[in-house]
Amino acid sequence: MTQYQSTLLRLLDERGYIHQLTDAAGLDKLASEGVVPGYIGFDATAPSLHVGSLVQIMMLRRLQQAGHKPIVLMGGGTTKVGDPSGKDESRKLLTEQAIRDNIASIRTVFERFLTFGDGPTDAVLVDNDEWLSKLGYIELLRTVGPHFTINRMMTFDSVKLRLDREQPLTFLEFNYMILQAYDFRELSMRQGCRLQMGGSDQWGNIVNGIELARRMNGTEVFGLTTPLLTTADGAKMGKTAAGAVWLNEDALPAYDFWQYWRNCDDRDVGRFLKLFTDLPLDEVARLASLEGAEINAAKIVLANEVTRLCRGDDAAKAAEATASATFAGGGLGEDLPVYAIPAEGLTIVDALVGIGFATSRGEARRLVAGGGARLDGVAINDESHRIDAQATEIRISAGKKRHGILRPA
RNA sequence: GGACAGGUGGCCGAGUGGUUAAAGGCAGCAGACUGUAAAUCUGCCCGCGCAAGCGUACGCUAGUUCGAAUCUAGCCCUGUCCA
Repeated sequence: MTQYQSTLLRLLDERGYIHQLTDAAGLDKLASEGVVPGYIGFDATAPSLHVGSLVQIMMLRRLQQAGHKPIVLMGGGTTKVGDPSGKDESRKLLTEQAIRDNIASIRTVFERFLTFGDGPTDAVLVDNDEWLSKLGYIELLRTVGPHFTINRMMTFDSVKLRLDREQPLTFLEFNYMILQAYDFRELSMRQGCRLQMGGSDQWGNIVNGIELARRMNGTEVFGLTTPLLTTADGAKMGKTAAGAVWLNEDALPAYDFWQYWRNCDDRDVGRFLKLFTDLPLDEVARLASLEGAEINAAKIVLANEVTRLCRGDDAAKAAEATASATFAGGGLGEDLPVYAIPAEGLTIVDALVGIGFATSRGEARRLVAGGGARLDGVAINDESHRIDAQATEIRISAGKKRHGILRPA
């Protein structure tokens, strides 16, 4: 990599955030001269972002750490349109109220990663609905339309993907890139924003914004993308069997969040420590070089640090304590899911369903038949096995990793 | 509006009248081996039921048939080309 002068680019570079830059030298110069307001856009399609967005969130954090101003752009307006990037299917449209609620919920997570306020390097959160919803159609066509050619829009991956797969791309979605470009230009005027960051799939959209700002206002702005993050075995970040790994506490308990990181692939440890924690690089290097079973120590550090950032210190400590009691001690931890045994008792199958380890009785039965169900560490092979209400706390397990507590009602 | 091609389980994708709850692959779950890792091997993978079995399911609806994912009609949706 090149030698960057600015703290910002050095920081981003050495921690592995940089995939592409529109003008490395220009941005480097800008960032070493003063405060650069930079933004990343986020969807408001769900009440929580998930781990897949964590790189972008961390990048805003780095921006602030390097003395610049992070702008969180919530796509309240663009969510009404739907980004076709990476989707092979159109999204369902959300109501305005749902979008507003989502934004409020998502904001709580950003408040953990960024310092908000009115100061020059304090983070701000803006919603593009503010300006997008006020746009008149004819006005938009006249001001922005001339700067886009269909020829070029057709070459974008997000468009080509749909066309190649002979899947529908609606005009609504086709307009997404125009709106996103408009956002950049708008933020450059409102907030003096000079930089847009995003995942590598956003490159095209970002470049559009840069051009639009230049053509309409003569402003020079910059773009930076992160590499597409996958786990070592090629899966997208943040997806597990149980669903997405949500950042909001109410969407995913801290213990499960912690476990996600604790269970990461050996090969990912170093990369993740650099991207998702504030640990100094020499410490990261030390942890990542651990071999064999020792690397588990590094995974615990990773889990602790990420959980701490995202969920707070208490949540991280509780999750670690629970994990250590559950796995190392064979005991029980506070954070495990709990299910109350009714007075008349219940079967192992009902208990597995009740605590959420199986989604149907059939699945629970198969789990028992396959030898994956345990009570206090003892495999139960009889699916009609009954659990008494009189008993004290019982540890119930599905497989080696999912554990819970059965407690008399 | 017209011609043609399509719509199958989370995804991809076989299947053109019964033996099809639907091949195969991916993803997922469990077991073995390990280190709460990876790789590998084995089993499972619509719901209810201890079970025999029952109920749902191949875009929707109505038919033909003893019997349909498979045939017919209408409708809806998608793509390609034409207007």
